[in-house]
Amino acid sequence: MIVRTRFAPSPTGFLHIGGVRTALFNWLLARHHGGQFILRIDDTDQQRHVEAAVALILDGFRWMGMDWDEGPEAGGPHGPYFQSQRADRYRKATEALIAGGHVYRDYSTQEERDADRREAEAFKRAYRFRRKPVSDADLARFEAEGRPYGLRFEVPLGRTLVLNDLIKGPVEQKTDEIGDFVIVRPDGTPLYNFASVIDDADMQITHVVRAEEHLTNTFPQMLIFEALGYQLPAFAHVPFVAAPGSRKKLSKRDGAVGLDEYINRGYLPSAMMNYLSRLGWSYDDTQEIFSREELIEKFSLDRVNSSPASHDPDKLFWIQGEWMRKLPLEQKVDGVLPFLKREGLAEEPISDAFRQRVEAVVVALGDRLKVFGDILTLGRYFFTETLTHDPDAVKKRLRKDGVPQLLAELDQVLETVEPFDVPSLEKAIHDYAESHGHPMGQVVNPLRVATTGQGVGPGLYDCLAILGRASCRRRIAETLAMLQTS
RNA sequence: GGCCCCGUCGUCUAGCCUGGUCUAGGACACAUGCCUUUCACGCAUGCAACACGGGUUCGAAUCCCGUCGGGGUCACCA
Repeated sequence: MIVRTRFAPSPTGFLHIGGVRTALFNWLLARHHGGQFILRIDDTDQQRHVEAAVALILDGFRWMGMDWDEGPEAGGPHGPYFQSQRADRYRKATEALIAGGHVYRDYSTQEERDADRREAEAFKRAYRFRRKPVSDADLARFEAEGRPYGLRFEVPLGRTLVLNDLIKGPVEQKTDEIGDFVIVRPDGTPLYNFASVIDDADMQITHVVRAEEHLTNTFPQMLIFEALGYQLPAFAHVPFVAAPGSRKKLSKRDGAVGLDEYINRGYLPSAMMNYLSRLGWSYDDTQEIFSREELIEKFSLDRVNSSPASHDPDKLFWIQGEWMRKLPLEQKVDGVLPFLKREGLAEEPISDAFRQRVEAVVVALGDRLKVFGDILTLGRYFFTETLTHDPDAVKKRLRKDGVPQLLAELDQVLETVEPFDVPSLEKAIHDYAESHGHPMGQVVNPLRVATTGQGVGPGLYDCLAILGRASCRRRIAETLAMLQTS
């Protein structure tokens, strides 16, 4: 049997990382078994801007490196892959259910149902719709009136359904607990529980891996599969993702929950995939870092936790650091460039010299560069001559007796050092400190703040060399002036 | 409220199915120290959990029951 999994997002214009994780588990399962991963768009709601929202989803998947075998753009033999274009299929399935006597026309009104619901609530009972006897006369009248009706599935009573969930284990549900549910609205459009079954059957999905909020939905769906004589796929319900430091479901109010936010900060797809895979899944008691290939090889549903996991931005950040460290220099430069461009800090078009400068900065930054966006916070001063002094650093390193004189003397050192490179700078500044009896920290730190404006950063000699002689001296002069006037 | 799912360090988790090897292991975060021109890295150390209560058993994180807590569902939403 070929494993076929799917992810069926609604085009809401937002890719929740919890959803991305669910998609990842589906993708991983398919790839692990050499099967297929299908993308299907649940757009029965027919909102506007569907196209843009779909594009956002596809971009997110492409960024993550989760390729789909069938779906939008890819096509496939079981299409269309947009629910809005599958009305035909739903109608045929509806006819089959009618022929089989599994559904009935429900002429109830919104008011009647609301009243029943309120009554159930008042008696603290679950609200369950059941078929009410309708006299032939009434039925004839309704039909004559052309009164609108929904189509309801008549749930067979007295049975116990058993779902062997691949994550949750065996789960039982008595059919008496399930109310007759609507599968088609009066306007002919299908509801999720129905459309989803038809789609999964048509597309020959073998494993339905989805959010646990659908666990109870599964029982009505099983009834539809059965009524239509379709083979039941395997189900796996993935626990929800909780907010950081909590057991409550992660929502948009809990900070960064959209995939795009992480993309915009310069996170790596490899890191995001690694992180998301470990959120609710583990391979053994020690391994934290997994490559995409390794995940495909090692992923299995039986090691997915049955309890919720909470989103941990700190851990994501750490994993990101691990992957960033492994990234080849060239790719780091490529990753950083868009951020520089966005802020107008890059030459356009990019010259070889500029690229070399960026490369030098990235090398100097080393492990300090965790996400690509860090280039803007940690390396800004390499790309602008507008010096911004950090007040704390100025107070700590520059507001000291003797500092102006020290900087003036260091300026002399920088004027003459030849060549202006790391070894020479290191030797010259070392010699200066030694000959004047200054501890290195008292020389290096003021000079760092004077030339970069910051108290922290890469090794000082690297900074000076990248900046170049003229820039360093200009900045020292500027700092000296600043110290005098304020 | 009925029904269903879930409950190990702050967080991700191992262990649970197949009770003893668990004075509960690893990782992130945090704290301290070392390294060091700052920061980051690295290294070392530390802090920290079986939700609670019963039961079964020679023995329970592991099995059973209950309580509490969290989540889902009970839509002509998905």
